[in-house]
Amino acid sequence: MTINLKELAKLLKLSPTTVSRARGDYPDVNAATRARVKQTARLHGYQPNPVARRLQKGKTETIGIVITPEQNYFSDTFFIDLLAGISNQITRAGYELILGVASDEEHEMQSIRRMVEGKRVDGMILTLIREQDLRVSYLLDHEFPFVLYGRTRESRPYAFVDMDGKKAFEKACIYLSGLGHQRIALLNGEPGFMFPVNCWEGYESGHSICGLELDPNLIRYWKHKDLSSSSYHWTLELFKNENPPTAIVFQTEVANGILNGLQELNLVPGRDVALIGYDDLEIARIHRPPLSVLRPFARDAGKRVVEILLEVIGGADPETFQEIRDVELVIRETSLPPS
Amino acid sequence: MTINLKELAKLLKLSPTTVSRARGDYPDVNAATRARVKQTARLHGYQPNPVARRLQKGKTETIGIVITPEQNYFSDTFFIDLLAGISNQITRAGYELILGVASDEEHEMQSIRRMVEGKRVDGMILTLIREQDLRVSYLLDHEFPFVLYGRTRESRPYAFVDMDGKKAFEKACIYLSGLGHQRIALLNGEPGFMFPVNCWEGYESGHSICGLELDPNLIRYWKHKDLSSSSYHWTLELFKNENPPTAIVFQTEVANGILNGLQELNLVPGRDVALIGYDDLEIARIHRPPLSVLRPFARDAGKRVVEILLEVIGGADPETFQEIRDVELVIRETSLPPS
DNA sequence: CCCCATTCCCAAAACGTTTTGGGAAGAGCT
DNA sequence: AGCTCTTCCCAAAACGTTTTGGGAATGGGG
Repeated sequence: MTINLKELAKLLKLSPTTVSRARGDYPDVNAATRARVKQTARLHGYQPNPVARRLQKGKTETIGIVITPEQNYFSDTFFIDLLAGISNQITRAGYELILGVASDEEHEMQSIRRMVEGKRVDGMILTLIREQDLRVSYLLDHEFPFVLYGRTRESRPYAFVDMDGKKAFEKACIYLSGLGHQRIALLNGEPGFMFPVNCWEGYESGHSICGLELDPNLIRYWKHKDLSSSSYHWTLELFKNENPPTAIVFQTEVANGILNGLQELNLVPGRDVALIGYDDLEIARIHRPPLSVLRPFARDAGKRVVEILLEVIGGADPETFQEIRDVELVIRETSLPPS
Repeated sequence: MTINLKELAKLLKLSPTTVSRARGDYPDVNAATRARVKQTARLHGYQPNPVARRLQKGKTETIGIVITPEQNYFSDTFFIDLLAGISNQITRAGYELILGVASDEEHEMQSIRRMVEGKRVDGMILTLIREQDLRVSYLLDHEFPFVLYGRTRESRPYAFVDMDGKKAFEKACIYLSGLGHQRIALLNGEPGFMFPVNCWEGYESGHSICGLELDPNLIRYWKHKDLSSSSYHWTLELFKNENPPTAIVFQTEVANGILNGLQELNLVPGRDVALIGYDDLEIARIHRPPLSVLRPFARDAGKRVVEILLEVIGGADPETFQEIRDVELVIRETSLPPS
């Protein structure tokens, strides 16, 4: 039912070559012919068969992404927002986004290998980056185009878009210290991932800048697998300290666990304990009192990741695409001086 | 770097034809040759170029799905679990899953049209089904293979996998009525979608079975857009009634809003108000007290959806694939008799 | 020895594009 | 008129598979 290039050419009494070149805006086709071609193409709803084009062009016009559900990445909208940006930009470029869902690290690599070695994609987007990331070294080894949303420990250059988690937690600590807080707890993300490392660095440098002492008892790590319960648990734990914190900095993903913990302890957020979360998720805005947060400038991050990936696929040097984005401290009602 | 069929054939001193047919287990190739072909293919890591195969076969070996973030579909794991099942089964079949992310209904149709009319997929999977669903009528009009996760109002036959939302809410009402509850509120999903319709039907039929009266004041609808705040708001509203409910049935997605509302009102879940949510989400298990829920048998739903879609793509009659799955009532601590 | 099956393999076509490498017609210049 | 340069178009090749339609040996039966 849908029309062919050959059929369209026959209709126009032209060769397929000319039709193709007319549609491609080649200069060696008469302007009038070009217009005529385009018009009848539109009229018949002609769209070149993408599979045929891909074969001829030697490109899949497809990019891949693999997500892992157990990492609880979907607990709020930030990832789906990223995905939306990615998807839109990919569509705009006439490309396709193929999705892999892997249950663990091993299946994740399996899925990536299938895409890469099976010639199913031209490039990959990676998220939730680990400190030592197999995926990154694999793709570098294979000289396969990719862009990270995040960073990792890797000496070879690669392209990435990341938020300045370090600066963010530094800001939070400096602000809290300025209010008079001396004992600031860090409820950090799961070890092994890169983001918690940046958080810790900011936490540490913030403390050092303000001349605050670091107390290992105030630093805890939750688990992706049971993010709510582990953060709840560690919140209770923090206050078993003989010298409990007066403030907590954390990733807003675990706000629920923390707030439940505080409630259990009859501590009022803001009044009894200052809270600053990283990421301006819905819960931070709708909670009473609303939570002060660190808000990364992530608006068009997905779009940007794709732009960069297409450049890299086109042969650009990945090293020239390394973007670290600012994070803004949004003061709401949980960042008051200690009582 | 990766090897070709032609190159592999040359290596084997065979024709490409024979190599292809050997790999395809055709009977007209000698068993010994077949083994030899397969072995050297494995040795050289040969994988047929999927794009070339697709062109020749006239199939994209790809299926599409479009998600819409604003509908807050990612508020818990049930969708990502579905997606995982879908993705795994698709991979197993050697197919690809392409993802569209659309911000609203219009872009959703646009994305689907691109996939269908652009010959980018062989079939579609639809979720979050509406009462009058444009996507369904579009795909039926175009005689394009698809499977619904859910149902809609449509007289023409189509394939679907759905949970028995009606039976679920019926069960909940009957159980609550058995405990002595007379005033059961329904905090239902956004009108326009099909699922709330089933919920309402079950709610209604449960009431009718138990001889309970329906009170329109006890029925409210939240919004996908601000699911937490609207459910919070309607919870407060419900108890402004001069004759407030002693129980609430709802979708567990909005448990947070409801629980916040009850806390605001100093009502203890379980003791002061019975709660039964649809879907056994994490929050239901980790909340104190844990919430009684309706648990749909959704385990391999994603897998099943793909199996069915592949059958339909293969030419099977969609009407023969209409599955409605049972829902189990899981009694925890929020379904006690009224105080 | 001839004929017919059977077994095993292959050349060529096909899928629908885009790109390559011209080539014909006309215009402009000497 | 002869030459070169544009302008505009096209035939054929190529992308990497799978499928079509045989065809050459081999073996067994008569």
